Amino acid sequence: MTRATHQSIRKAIRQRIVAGEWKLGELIPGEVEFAEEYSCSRSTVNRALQALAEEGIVERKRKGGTRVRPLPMPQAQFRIPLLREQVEGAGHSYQSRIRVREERSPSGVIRDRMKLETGVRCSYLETLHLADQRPFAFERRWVNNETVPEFRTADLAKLSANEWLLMTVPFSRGDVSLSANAADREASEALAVERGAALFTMDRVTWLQGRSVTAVTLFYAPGFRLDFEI
Amino acid sequence: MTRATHQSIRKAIRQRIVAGEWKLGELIPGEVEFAEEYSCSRSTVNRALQALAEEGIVERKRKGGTRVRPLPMPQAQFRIPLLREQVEGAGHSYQSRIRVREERSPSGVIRDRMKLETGVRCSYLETLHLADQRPFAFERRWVNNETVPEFRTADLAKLSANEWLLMTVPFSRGDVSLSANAADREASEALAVERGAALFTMDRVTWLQGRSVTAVTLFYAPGFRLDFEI
DNA sequence: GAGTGGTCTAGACCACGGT
DNA sequence: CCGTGGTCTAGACCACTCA
Repeated sequence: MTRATHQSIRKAIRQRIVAGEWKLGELIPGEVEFAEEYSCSRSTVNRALQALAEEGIVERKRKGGTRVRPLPMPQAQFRIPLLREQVEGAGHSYQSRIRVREERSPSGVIRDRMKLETGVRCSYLETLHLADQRPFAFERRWVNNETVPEFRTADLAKLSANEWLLMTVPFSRGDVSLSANAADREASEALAVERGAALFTMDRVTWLQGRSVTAVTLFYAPGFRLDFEI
Repeated sequence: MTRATHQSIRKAIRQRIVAGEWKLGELIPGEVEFAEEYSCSRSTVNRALQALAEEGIVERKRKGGTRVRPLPMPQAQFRIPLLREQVEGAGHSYQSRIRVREERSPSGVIRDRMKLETGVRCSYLETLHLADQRPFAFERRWVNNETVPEFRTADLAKLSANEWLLMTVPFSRGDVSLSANAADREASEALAVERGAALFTMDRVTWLQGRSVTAVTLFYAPGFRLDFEI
């Protein structure tokens, strides 16, 4: 047999837990015990068990030992795909059309979401994203000109606003909110659907060190699904 | 100053990357170099950098070194909350009412999603979930009686079907799909909304070692939002 | 107080993948 | 080839927390 790695031990223990070797909430062996069983050092077991804790499979407490999570918490990890990748990944050609690009003072709701002072001006964009020439998503976006002043003169011909921001302000954190909304007049026109149609909606606000970067609302055309695994 | 831990180093390097110290795709120092800089051992830096790789901030290759991700991939990790927790977490009282519970042969679509043979019988449930006596979500669920035969006689008075399954078949994997749908007749009646109202919808199929456990469709009442961070 | 996990270290060897 | 990351080890010390 090949030498035990922290990954193989992690898998093995995970399998034993899933198979029900220990009940929910039950104490499982300690690091030293596992180390003997798998003939490896305690550090190796430690890594494996820490990983299982991050996965949400076990809980660990000093002195309390390691136990199977009493209440499993299904958790998902997934990428928020770029529209371009979503479209091209499905084998279609991607295009986008900017319908509005101007400077505006955002409404109170948006000011609130972006934590802006009154009177701050933002770039405002409305963009229609197309898959094989057909409407795929309709986007309303506000960009904080104080956080990203270069955006005003950004060339959005090759890169979409989202892509431009990803390159310029990478790894920013964000708050995302998914919901379902009835199509309003503009969205229904842009997407060529009836008013009131059920649209999958993603709202996102991203932050760079406490300052808002952009607030975007994305209405997906009917039929869109966001898939992932848990 | 206190001794450098892998967590503090991870934070520090992440901060330097976010601040733009290196360009997208650029090579960052190697483990030994960081180890000298932070006066710690290489293992400690290794742990920090591996964590940043899992976060999606850097890419690592043997001999190639570690570089900032060329294209940041925004990724989210979130718990799929239990309905009870969603409701009680918002300060409301949770109740559920089972409207239908019977055995049925699922339709072709469901058979397909659950990878069932023709003629297999399943438990079928329709449940209304309430927050402060008001409709919160409407659930249609199929349970594979071959994978979980005990479900037929499960007491669902105290535990919801979802909770019962979580306890009985913990840590199973699942495919989730989010979408927006117009309320059909049953959903609109159950949730007391107009037909055609936009409903946030979660479809989920869970698996235990290659066999389907349950397929569930959850229609949330209007106004529901699924929030998380990236 | 004692047992458990959390972490660091120094050294070692291996595996991959550019040169 | 040889530099980089990937991993293991043995030992050590600390921090938490339960009894």
